[in-house]
Parts: sequence; C-alpha cells; structure tokens
Amino acid sequence: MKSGPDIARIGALIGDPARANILIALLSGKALTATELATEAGITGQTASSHLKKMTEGGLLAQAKQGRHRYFTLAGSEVASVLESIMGLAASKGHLRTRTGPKDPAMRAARVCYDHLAGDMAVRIFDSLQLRSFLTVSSDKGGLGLTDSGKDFMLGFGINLDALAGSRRPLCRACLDWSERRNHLAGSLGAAILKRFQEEQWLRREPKSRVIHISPNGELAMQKLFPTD
Amino acid sequence: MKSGPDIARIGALIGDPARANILIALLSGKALTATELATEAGITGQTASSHLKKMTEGGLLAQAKQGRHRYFTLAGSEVASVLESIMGLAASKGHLRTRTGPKDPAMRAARVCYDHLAGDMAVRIFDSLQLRSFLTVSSDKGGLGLTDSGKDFMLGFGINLDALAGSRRPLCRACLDWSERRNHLAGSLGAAILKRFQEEQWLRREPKSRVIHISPNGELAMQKLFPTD
DNA sequence: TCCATGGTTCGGTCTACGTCGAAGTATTGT
DNA sequence: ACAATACTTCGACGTAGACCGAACCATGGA
Repeated sequence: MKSGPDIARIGALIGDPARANILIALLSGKALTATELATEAGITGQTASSHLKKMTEGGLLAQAKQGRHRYFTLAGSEVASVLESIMGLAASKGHLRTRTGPKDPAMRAARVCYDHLAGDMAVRIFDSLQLRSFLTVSSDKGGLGLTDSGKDFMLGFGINLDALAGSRRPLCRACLDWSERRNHLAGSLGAAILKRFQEEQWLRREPKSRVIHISPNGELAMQKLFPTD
Repeated sequence: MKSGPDIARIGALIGDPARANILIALLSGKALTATELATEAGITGQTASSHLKKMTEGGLLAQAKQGRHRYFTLAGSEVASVLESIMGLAASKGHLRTRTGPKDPAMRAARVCYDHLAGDMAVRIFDSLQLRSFLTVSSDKGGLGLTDSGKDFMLGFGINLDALAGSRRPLCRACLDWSERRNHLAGSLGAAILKRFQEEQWLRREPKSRVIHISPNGELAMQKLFPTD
C-alpha cells in the first residue's frame, strides 16, 4: 500500500539542525570546505564529516576533492528549489529568519588563497588566459597546461618557468573560488603570478586578513595584461 | 547566530517514516480520521495521535472535529507542493520505496495531488495548454498566467474564471510532478479542472488511494480538449 | 625527510523521541 | 443509564543517532 519515493529519508536529512544549517549555507550556491561548513553549523569537524557523508550519499550534496580540501555544493538546482520551498513553508508558519549580514565586499574582490590570488580579480585573470588560448584545459584530473603562446606570455611577464618546472609542485592547477564559484589559477604558476604582482607593488595586503587591495597602477596593468574582451 | 526559517523543524516532521506515510495518505486530498491514518501508517492510535498533534502544531496539517471523529487534511496546497517536490528528489536518487506494487504504474498514469491532477495525464494537459499558447510562462517563480485565448478556452470548458479570481489563492501555479519530473498545473485553476473532470464523470477515483482511472469517454475528451500534437 | 593542516574513522556517551500498554475524556447510540 | 467508539494523555521502555575525543590517513610545503 505504500508506494512511491521515500520522502522520509530526505526529510530526515533536512530535519537535523546541524545539517539544515549546512544546507542553508550551501544555498548561496558557493562551494564550501568541510571545515567551513563545520564552523558554519557550530559543530566539530568529525560531526560535520559524518553529516556531509550522509547528505552526499542521500543525494543532497556533491563534492569535489581538491588538494587537501573537499568542496561541497548542493547536488543540483532541484535540491535548492526544495529547500527554498520548505523555507517558504517554515516562514509562512511564523518562523522568521534573520540571515547573515553582507560579507566583506573587499574579500570578494580580491584576496589571497594560500599563496595565490582568489576572488573576482583572479577569476578575471583565469578567464583572460583561457580566452586567449594560453591555458589548455584537458578533462582529466585538474589537467591544466600552458600552450606555447602561453609560455611566451609568462616569460614576457617575467616568470621563470624553468625554475617552476624544477619543483615537484604542479605548474597549473584550477582552484575553485568560493566567492565567485568559478575557477581561478593555482599551482606554482598561480603563486608566481601573485609574487610578480607583489614585486611590482600592484597590490597591498591587509594586515590580519586575506583581503587584497589593488593599486591604481595594478588596475591599469590588469586591464592591459589580462583583458577579458 | 544562525537562526533562519526553521527548515529543520519541517524536515524533522517529514523525516519520520510513520509521519511520512500519513502525509502521503493525505496527499489524496481527502480528509481522513485519526484511526484511518493510524492503520495507514501501521501504528497504533496512541502513536498516531502524538504524530498528528505534532504535525498540526507544526503547520503541516489542519483538523476538523466532527462528532467523535477528527478529520485531518493537509494544511494547504503549499504543503502538498512541497511534498511532491521532495518525492521528486527522492525518486531521482533512486531511493524508491521498497515495493513498487501494482499500483505504481496506475499512479504514474494519473493521480490526485491534493486537489488537482498529477501524473502523465496532468503533464499532457500542461503541455497542451502551453503548446497552444493558452499558458504564459514568465521566468519569475511560479509565474504562470492565462492568455486571452486561454481564458476563452477555459470559459468554453465550463470554468468560471471570475469565481476563481475572487479567491486569494493564485489561479495558476506549476507543481513539479515526481513521477514525470515535469510541471503540471496546480492552483485554483488546476483544482477547477479536476472538478470539471469529475462532474463529467470522466474519471473514477480508487477508494483508498490517490490513483485515478480514466473512463473511455474521458480519454476521448482528453484527446479532443488537450491535444499534444 | 619531517611537520602542519584538512578530513575521516572509531568508540563511547548521552539525549531525543518513537513506540505501545493502560488509563482517562468525549461523544454517540440503545 | 450504560455501553461502545474515537481519540488523548501518561508513563515506561528501548533504540537511533548526534556529538565529541582521540587516533588515523592524505596532501602540501619546507
């Protein structure tokens, strides 16, 4: 007599407060790491790991392993839509929401990601490199590479590719940008680019933060070196 | 810190198997008594009473006391819509309920979704309306509307649009069909169409289920009224 | 090589809650 | 009035699962 999909399974996944917080955080469309989600939900990493595993197996989340990070996103727009409609129900019943305040706009514009650039500016660089066919994107694991013209460009930019090739570290790696939710350039080349920017004093780091401010000269150089049109 | 509309509360309510069974039973749109729902969910009356109380307080159910019976229904079409969309998620993940009984194909063909039609037939109707430009689809959420020719069609079909417009309930709403994974028509217009079908005796409801059987006359009328080619 | 960091697995504790038996309250019928 | 039906409340029991500490893997960087 009971036929049909198992809505109880989905309901139970959404029904735990910690998991609900994680889902709401991911509703922004951004990819977040396991630890970010743990702090977001106010639980320890171990507990979050368990939750994330359950939700992934339950079809609510998708994950992308990247280096030692693990980025989680909602499994698809259908999941987001279900969450939205449930929020509608909950809100109509009188549970109102006071959502988190606006995040630092400077952080979204430009910031450091370990040792390379991230944020809007980094994504623009990545787009520009791809647009001008300096970067080749092969489908296999993180398979980015420089074309011959790309190599010329980097040499002209003042980057010693031979030195980078000596390191065990991969030259090019795609890194998922949390604010832009798109790829930017990581790897030793990404780090070298940041280094060049700093050498030219095109940017200034905020003291105790990841935020980066671009100088007027830097903005000019950006537009000349990495056009996106 | 992280307080929002409490989707966890709603999720937890749906997340218990017994409660999920009750909700699915009520998706038929009928009002059922507490004991009927108890047997439907395979639990005792005491347990059902507890569940029903929680779901009523949680805003999912409405109850009407009548004599010594207590009739329960879903609190509104919004609840039904949320349930259907969750069923869509669960179905897409392949977590179908254990037995796909003989009812399942009939259910996919045509069933009741609270107060309107769902299943293959309902999707065909929706497609037909869209194909003949009776329905306008605007991008914002749930933004459906009738065109002038659509209004004429509905009037000719015997639906009093003025009466429907008087209600606070939206005329047209898209409801995601879990078995077809496509939209069908909900809202007061969807309910009115189901009513017309019943008045014409084009369909027969199976006693204790959401399943609907179409009569030969009904099939004929379907093809004439809602052609899809 | 070694260390630091992100993430997972394991084991144990503790709370939440679904479940039913039994008793209690309403309402209808004879 | 009594009995029967419909449903609720109370109390007790038992299991599921959320949580964290600690130890364990994997990756990246020196």
